[in-house]
Amino acid sequence: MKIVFMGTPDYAVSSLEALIKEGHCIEAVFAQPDKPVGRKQILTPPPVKVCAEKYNIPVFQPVTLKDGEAFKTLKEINPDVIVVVAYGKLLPEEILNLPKYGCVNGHASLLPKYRGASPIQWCIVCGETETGVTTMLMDKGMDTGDILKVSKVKIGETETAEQLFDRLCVVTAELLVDTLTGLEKGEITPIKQNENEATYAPIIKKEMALIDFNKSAKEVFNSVRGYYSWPCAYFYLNGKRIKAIEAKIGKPCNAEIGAVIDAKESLSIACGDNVSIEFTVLQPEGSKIMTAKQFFCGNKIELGTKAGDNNG
RNA sequence: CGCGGAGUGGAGCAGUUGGUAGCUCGUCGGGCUCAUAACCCGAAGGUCGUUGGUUCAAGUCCAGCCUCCGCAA
Repeated sequence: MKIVFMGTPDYAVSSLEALIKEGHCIEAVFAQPDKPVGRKQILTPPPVKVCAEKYNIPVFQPVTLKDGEAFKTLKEINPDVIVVVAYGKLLPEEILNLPKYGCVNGHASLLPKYRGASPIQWCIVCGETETGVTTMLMDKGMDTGDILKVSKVKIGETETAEQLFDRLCVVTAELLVDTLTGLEKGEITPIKQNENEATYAPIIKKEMALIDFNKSAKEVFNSVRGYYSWPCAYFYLNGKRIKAIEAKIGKPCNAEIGAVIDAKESLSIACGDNVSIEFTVLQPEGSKIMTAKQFFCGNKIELGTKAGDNNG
């Protein structure tokens, strides 16, 4: 099929490559404009752009799709289908209606659950045991289009968002290939989403990853793995901001919420349900990632010290 | 020149008003113990990121450079 691919981050690269290898003709790739990255703010092209250039596919990086320019470009290309994976922009209706087979999106959740920008992180933070990938025919809403195909995936009990990302991008690639094949053969019947079951996974903000020790140890644990490796769950201890890289659920305890109850093998802190959370790998501000043991070598933490939610 | 922290024995950190280095852990040897990741005794291991400057004397002050990291993106 004649395809236009829209995507931006690493996550979308596997899908683009899978479509290429499947023999589809990628006429053009759309990606977000290059953005400054890192401490030195070096202008960096998005991974999908880099990949597309490798295959000599023309790349477009419009700031907006709404000014009609993108539509003109697309109309000239006249693709059979537009495939969208983690592009980061909403498509105007004129574009949605342009391709013969419509616009197909691969979304990393079991729709209608976790619509929105960060489904992978949220399903772990919320403690789900199962998620998956859904392909759908895009409409003007946010992930509200009719469902084409679904692939379910179990979430490991200690799996991090980063690990799940790596697995789901492969699943997404496979499911998109299947979906396009099915569409071409007319074997897929789009299914409307059940609006009553819809939930949203809003874009992750830094502050959301601040640990609230009033929550249960399990919930804290879920946020540690759900927010890994960005932005990383964090808390404050003795005025220092500390990222929780790895943790495990500890033991029942009877201490003040937020109090340090062990500082030897791991940094154990009492949570709201009287169970401790044991931080085993940490990263204090300004330092590299280190094990809790290494952390204790240079930082004496008194038992009973309160881990807080601010630096005061 | 976006803001800021940091580079000290294998690891994480101290090092006060400048006078050649300490702590915790680890390592090695020995001891205690039924045993131990526990405890006791002892040992090894550092030209203090790099270059230059000030000084009788610099890890400790000044300047440049390299590297790492937090924030911000």
